[in-house]
Amino acid sequence: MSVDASLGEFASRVLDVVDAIPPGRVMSYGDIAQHLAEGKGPRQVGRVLALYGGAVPWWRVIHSDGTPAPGHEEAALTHYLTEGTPLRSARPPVRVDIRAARWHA
DNA sequence: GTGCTGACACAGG
DNA sequence: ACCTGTGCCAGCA
Repeated sequence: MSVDASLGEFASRVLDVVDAIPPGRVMSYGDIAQHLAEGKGPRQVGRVLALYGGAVPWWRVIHSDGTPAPGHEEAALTHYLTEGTPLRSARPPVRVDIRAARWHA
């Protein structure tokens, strides 16, 4: 069961994976692209989230260096504090301790 | 087809 | 921590 069946196959899978990330855990754009292994790249994952990320916990998807999506740091930080996500920096630049929070789907 | 842009990743400085 | 350049792939004018 995917989150949005009307979208492309790739987009549906991306949203599905993100939706499966448990609270307090995160995955990088590259991790997701690699996990799906559909020949797409991290940028395509980013595009999907930028367009349809509103339906999934997008704040659990961050850059490989632990920084959250551009322009959404504030909202992301609120969620991190609520979920108890391991942080290396709770103040801008907000950085998740990806080493400890990384989730392997 | 050509060129620019983007919620990326990685190496350098 | 910041910025720049390069590689990557898809969407759009």
